[in-house]
Amino acid sequence: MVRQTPKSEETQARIFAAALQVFRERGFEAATMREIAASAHMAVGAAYYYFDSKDALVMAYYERAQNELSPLIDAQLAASRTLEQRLRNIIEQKLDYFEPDRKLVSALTAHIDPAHPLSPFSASTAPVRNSDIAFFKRAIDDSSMKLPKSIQPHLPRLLWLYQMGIFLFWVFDRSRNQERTQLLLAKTLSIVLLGLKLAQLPPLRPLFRPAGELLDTFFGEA
Amino acid sequence: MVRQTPKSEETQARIFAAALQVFRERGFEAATMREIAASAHMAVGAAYYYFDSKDALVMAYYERAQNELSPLIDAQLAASRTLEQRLRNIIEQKLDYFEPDRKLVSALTAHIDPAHPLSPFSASTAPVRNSDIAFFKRAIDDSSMKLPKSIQPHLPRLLWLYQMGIFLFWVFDRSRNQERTQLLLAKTLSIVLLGLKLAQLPPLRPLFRPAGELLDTFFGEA
DNA sequence: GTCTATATGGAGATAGAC
DNA sequence: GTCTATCTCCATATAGAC
Repeated sequence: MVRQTPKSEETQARIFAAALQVFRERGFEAATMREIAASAHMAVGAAYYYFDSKDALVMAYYERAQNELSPLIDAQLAASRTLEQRLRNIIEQKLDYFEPDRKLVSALTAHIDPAHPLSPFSASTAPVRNSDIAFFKRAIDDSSMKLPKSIQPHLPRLLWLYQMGIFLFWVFDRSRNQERTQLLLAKTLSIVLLGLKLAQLPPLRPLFRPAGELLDTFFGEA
Repeated sequence: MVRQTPKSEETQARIFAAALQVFRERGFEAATMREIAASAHMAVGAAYYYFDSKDALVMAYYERAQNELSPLIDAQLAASRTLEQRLRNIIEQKLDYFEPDRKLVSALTAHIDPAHPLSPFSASTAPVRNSDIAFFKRAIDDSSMKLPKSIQPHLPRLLWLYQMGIFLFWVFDRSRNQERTQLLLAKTLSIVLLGLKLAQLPPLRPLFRPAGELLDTFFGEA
């Protein structure tokens, strides 16, 4: 990535804008670097001068999305009180934001291999992911949840993972207006909240010890 | 796919074998059709005469695996009684079988988009998937589980999904001898079994009604 | 039917013009 | 530093030899 003179910034922005347009029109796979470059009135090499690869263009989109999404989610957090409201708001805000680009986003989330740079679990997407997880930490910290110590520290990542599941379901949800996702969100959210409430009851705590051990294993070194 | 004369069968087998070898040596991405064809002492076109695409070679591998795995899992089912043993045996048999090809398998499972032919959720992989789900149906049917009607019909697919989660974790598990997966399997399996036992207790059944509705939504039209 | 030779168009790399 | 022209290697398609 280059970012120095005003001229280069303008060129880079032009290529990025052209790429987004072509991605939306053709989808990620069908889009060619030739077409993107042509659409930005450039030679192919110019696009590669600013973006290392086709994937890098997607990464740039991802990062821009996170930057634009942050203040929106901040506002959602400020506007809600209960943990349930907050979780719902974070997730719905995210779905809303990506709604126009559902097709493009599927290119981002089509990879599950943590070794693939575009994977939501990869090292390259770690900054975006961590900023995402931080929202859930804030949602929890301001609430009055008193959970077992074995579970508490894993909760932000666990909720992020839950949100990721909903997000993936939504991306590939072909029902009208993604109605199935709406149902799924409502139903899973109440189950999640019920689980959290149960985990707070002292007599039930022993039941949740294996869950803590499970989380230790799962998040072990990831 | 062609399969007529003995000669063609032999050629097809040679190409398939060469492909497997190259996949194992180079990994799926780095393997080229040129190299596969050369390794089979053929022109590139010959490989395409027998296999429509590079992906088709992976599909062939997937199908052969399912054919070879079926009798092995049958044996595991015959040799075990409790549901817990059966689930563990099915899953461990599967991991054992794919152990030598963990790297190759990651190409198979790296796609999550149901629209991608190689995705475990795609239409093209439906036969393999259904045969897989049938194992779990058999494991349940022969056991004495009496679950709520709202959950019962979804259980094979649900357990398949659980097994898929373990499998994906295993594929990308970089710990020595995939020890983290072994731990995860042990811990999740006992939680799953505990959940199933609780779901059988009449006084707790109301608690599991939302779970049934959730499953209806989730498996709705998939 | 089986297979070879060759063509097409894409991602990405790079030499070098300005 | 910016960008163009061009090159390499790839998956895949196809004409046509046998």
